[in-house]
Amino acid sequence: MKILICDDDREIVDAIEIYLKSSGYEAVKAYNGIEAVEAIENEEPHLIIMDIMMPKMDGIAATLTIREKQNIPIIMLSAKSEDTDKILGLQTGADDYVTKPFNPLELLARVKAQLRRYTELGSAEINPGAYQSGGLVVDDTCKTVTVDGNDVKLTPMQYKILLLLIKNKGKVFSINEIYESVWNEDSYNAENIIAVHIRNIREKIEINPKEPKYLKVVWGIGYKIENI
Amino acid sequence: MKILICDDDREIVDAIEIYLKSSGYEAVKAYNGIEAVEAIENEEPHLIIMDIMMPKMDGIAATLTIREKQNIPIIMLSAKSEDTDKILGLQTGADDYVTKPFNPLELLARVKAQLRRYTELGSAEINPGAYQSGGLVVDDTCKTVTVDGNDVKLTPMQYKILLLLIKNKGKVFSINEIYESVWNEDSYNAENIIAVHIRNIREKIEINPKEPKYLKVVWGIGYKIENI
DNA sequence: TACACTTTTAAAGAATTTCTCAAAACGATG
DNA sequence: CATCGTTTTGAGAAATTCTTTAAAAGTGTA
Repeated sequence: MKILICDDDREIVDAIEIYLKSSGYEAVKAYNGIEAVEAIENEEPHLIIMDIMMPKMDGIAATLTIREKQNIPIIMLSAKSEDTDKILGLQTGADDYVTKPFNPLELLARVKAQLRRYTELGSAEINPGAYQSGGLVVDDTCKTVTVDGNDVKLTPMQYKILLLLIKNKGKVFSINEIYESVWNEDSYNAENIIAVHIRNIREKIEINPKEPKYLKVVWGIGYKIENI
Repeated sequence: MKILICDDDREIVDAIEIYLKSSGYEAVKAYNGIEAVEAIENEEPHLIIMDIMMPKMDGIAATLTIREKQNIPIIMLSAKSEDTDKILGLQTGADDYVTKPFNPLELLARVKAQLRRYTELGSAEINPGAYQSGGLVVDDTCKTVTVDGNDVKLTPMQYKILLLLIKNKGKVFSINEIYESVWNEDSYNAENIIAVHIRNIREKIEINPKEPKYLKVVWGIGYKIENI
């Protein structure tokens, strides 16, 4: 796990680095907001520890910039222990707020808690029963399929196949797996049957069926819904 | 959004409830760990605020029980401001730790931050079934191969060979071992076949195929994926 | 039964991959 | 440094896998 530490006080950065490394984390350092934003693009850290008061670009501005594109956990660090500062920091998009001076072990525990949430515990399903990839949405509660907001009518078989694929978007299913999963029978003549269904689904959900954007073939293996 | 408040001090529960409701949250109340665990099953809250010191079942024990099945955010509340207590709480599975007395507005900000992480920002994608060596990643679920983040398209045979090698990175496979493992047949003309495949794989995954970084030959013995 | 629609079958045409063969380059060894 | 066996390389034929079309068979409904 790679962690970006960003503070204009080099002593603090070095101290945090020592603690992180002792727990087996990799550390990347930055000394102002601009460097932090750059480091995120280049190093792709898994978590950011960021001071608020910094030259050039402060932690609040950096957090806003980062949140435009990224969703990685951010722990804010600040000498300001005023509650209003904490509230502002958390509102900006930070996941946690620690005031200086801090116990390094507490910071470490908070780092671990944030990483656990981010990497292990995961997040809630916003709309249970709805699956999405790019502009393609399958809502299994309403049994509707939309592409870029436009309704698409699929036949029952087409729908079942698409649902299986998008429920596991990114995962590749062989023709037999699709057949056995959708038909609940041993596969017979599955190649042809699936091939035709795939084509008909593409006809409906793809802008250009010849160059599918969503429903892709993985040569020699099977089909999948691209994870967009 | 539904939030479970759990504390044996009814005044605190009621106070928090008022603040939460003023921000548009729905509140569910519990007064010890056992009630909390029950409430989670019945009410399915989106976040839990839980005191540590409680009769019957304390907050630590309740958190452990909850985490066996659930991944919803838990904010711990406690009069203990000792750092070791915070660390223990966070280690147990809590996402945040707030010490009493607290500013209700800060608690509210932390509630919002946790809910944002849980429902909006989401989590990192963790990939079971992914194998890696340096910048080379083979994801066997999606059947994808990436080098330094760039997608690489392999043919089925190329993929199977690479998967075998990277699954056992560092281990050397003879040409016959590769053939028999990938083709499930006795080897015939394997030298040539494997050689060509190795070449084609290198062409795709190596920056400079002449000096392979990942897929190395071990003279007179076979091939392996370097363990980086 | 007639109609509209969905599913399956069959098969040709495209596209892609695998294998073969032969020659060149390379590493180890005396 | 000459030789031998191993590995690398290039190009094209053969085999396999997808895509597409079209028609037959099946299903439900008025």
